[in-house]
Amino acid sequence: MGRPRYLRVADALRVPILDGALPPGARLPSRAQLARRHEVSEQVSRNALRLLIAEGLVESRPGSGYYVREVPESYRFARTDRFSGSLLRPLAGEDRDTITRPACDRMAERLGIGEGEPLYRTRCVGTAGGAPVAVHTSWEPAVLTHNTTRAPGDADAETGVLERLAAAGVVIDRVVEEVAVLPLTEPEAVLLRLAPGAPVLVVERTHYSGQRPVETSDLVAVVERCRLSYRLSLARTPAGGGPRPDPHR
Amino acid sequence: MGRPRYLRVADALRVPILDGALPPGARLPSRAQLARRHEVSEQVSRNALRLLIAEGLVESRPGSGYYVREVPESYRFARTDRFSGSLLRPLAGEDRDTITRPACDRMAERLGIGEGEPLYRTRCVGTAGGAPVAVHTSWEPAVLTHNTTRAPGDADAETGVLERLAAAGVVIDRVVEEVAVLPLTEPEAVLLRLAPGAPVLVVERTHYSGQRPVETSDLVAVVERCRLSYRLSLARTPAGGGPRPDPHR
DNA sequence: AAGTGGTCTAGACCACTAT
DNA sequence: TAGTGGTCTAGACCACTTA
Repeated sequence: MGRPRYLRVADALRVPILDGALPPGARLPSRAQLARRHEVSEQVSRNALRLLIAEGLVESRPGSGYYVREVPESYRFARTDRFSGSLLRPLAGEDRDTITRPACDRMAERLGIGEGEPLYRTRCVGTAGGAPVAVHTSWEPAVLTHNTTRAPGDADAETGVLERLAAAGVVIDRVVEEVAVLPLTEPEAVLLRLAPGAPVLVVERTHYSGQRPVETSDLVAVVERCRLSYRLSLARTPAGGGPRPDPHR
Repeated sequence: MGRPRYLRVADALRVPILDGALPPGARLPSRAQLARRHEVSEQVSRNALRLLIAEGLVESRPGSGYYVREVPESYRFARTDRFSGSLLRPLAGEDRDTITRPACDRMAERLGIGEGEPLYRTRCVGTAGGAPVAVHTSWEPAVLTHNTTRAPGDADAETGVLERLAAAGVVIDRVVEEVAVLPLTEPEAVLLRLAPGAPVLVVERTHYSGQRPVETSDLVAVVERCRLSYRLSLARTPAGGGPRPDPHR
């Protein structure tokens, strides 16, 4: 009774899609067919299909029909704790580009330095299947590797931050990552070929050496095609020592 | 010309919302008023408003009107590695609810058990400022704590999985979290009071005891209101042992 | 040429809110 | 009681794909 008809029609399609009876690529009945079959108006079948589209299960091809959506291959960012060399797997198909800029107030705060201090900013675009899927932008105080052969631009693309800075005598022992979904802003929108305002997955990451932040970065990733995969160890230190857990309240 | 009318009506509302001329909480013209003002049918103003709702700019209050959405304070989920008692800070304002169900194929796979084996499913809704912000659903093989006082329903809400299962003799030493942004589906949509299809932040988490998965859960969180905060240690275990400094400070 | 999805019009009923 | 949003019906035209 109370349940709106378009939800019932949507249910009738969602079930076979989710259990595989309607596999990806399969064509759904047309609006008119659905309307006849469920004895509803065409608007009702429209609403049902629109809902399934919004849920990401169905796509429409104008002039052709509604189809079960192919699940897009997703790009997985692997993150782990202490046993990992670099939390961020190097992006494939990258064009790395390093420049020197004075710290803006936001970066000065994230890196705990003075505004205007020189930073290396490194940016690269990750692609998968020809399409850009993520933009990674990293900022690092120039003072750390200035006049060494370990500046961001010197290292080859496969070298992680941890190795590079370790070689420069900076030991990274801690990382903080903030994950959020934010509206896409203009500069990244161009690189990702998306409309500004589209939701994107953002990871703000900061590497620390003791109390001191030594590198910070933003990963801006296309929502539909990216996943983060955290693999974390929870084993207590074998020796009976070990301080009590800090639950970060 | 070609631009559909409902997009033009939506534009006419989006501009004043984004530049603050229509502040959060402001009431928009009703469907009928919009239709008259723009000389379109009421369905067109309906479509325009539905688009703005999907964009997260507007909310509807049935019987009352359409309003510019209040931008909510965000809720932070703290995650850490081995020093944390529970990765997921207990949700505030929770209504915990535990039932016993046979494992569906998806859960059987995640938990590495046979389809149909009994599971405890625990669900709670996290709220902030009165509004639901996340749904956490956890699945755990009943065999682990069956006939003990450590089943999910027995523990008080503040006890984390790690402590509870440890008390039942199951030592969790590893966790894998998959973070993605997915379209919201119907069952969670009701709990979160959101439209199905809205993007939500999803964390699929699995706790392991050695190679064996012992608990898995889905956290479905409202995108605009939730952040994940990972604090991870990268320090190698020092050979000498001794009490380790807390790396999360 | 027929079918399809995208859009649009012009009505309607219901449950709910505001007054 | 009047207004509102949510849903629904029964039509229609257009651009596009398919055969």
